[in-house]
Amino acid sequence: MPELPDVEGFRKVLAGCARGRTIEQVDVRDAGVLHGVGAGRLSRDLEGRRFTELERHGKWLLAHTGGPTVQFHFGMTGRLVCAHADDAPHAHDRVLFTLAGSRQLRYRDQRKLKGLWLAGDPEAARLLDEQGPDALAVSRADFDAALTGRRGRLKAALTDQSLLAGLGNLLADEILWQSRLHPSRSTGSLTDGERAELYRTMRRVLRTSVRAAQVPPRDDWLTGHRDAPDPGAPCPRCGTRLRAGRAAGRTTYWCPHCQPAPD
DNA sequence: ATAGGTGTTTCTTT
DNA sequence: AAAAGAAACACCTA
Repeated sequence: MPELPDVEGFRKVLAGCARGRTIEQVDVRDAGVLHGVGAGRLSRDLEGRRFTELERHGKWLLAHTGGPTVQFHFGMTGRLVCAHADDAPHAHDRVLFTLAGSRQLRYRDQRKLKGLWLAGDPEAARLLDEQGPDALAVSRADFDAALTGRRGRLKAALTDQSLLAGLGNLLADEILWQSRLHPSRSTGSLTDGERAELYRTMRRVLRTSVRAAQVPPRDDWLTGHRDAPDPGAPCPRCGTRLRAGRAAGRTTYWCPHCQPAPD
């Protein structure tokens, strides 16, 4: 599930659950989610420390400790949960951080496509160098700079994390639909006015989604109609049947009337 | 029982 | 050279 709004929600979960509290014990129940570090060193390096700054960039969450930094990526199914240390763990709880005051932060992940990295600050900085500007923080000028000079399709550009960090499949479709731009428009063909509208819409969609800690499946948004049965739900704006297809390697929904096809 | 999913990487093809 | 496409990763649901 996690796109920028979900990860921002996890940042708040981590802050409320763990910030400032001593990490008493790290229990790795499935080492399959650890990358570049084993269970032993993860525990040894974190136990006795506390989480300090909690930084989100795109879909990455970085938890600083004053020593090593824990880098979380949630893949498709990862999440953070705050529980009581005595609560029975969930089947998909892969790593448990027991904190002072009997709280327990849990990395829960069904599919284990990503997980946790442990890095020194220089390495954490290098990770962020490979990411484009955060979609929630990017200025209009940097947004323009990211999109100009691209030759591919618009949806591929919006979901390319090295160009702009944080947008996933749902957000890209929602933003394009609200902007009335077809996912297959070539990025370079946008007028200045269209880019301005795209930027404004992206900010509005992100603001609403961050408040909900997800892309909300609202009836008056495209997202509310993705899982409609075969014939395709009507566009909430004009009633035309929504189309589904493939773009940037992912299932993509759009309204053939509101989002005119290029060519 | 096969397909597909709010993600990314890597390899191959255009 | 850049971009699109397909497969792989792991697991569950329809």
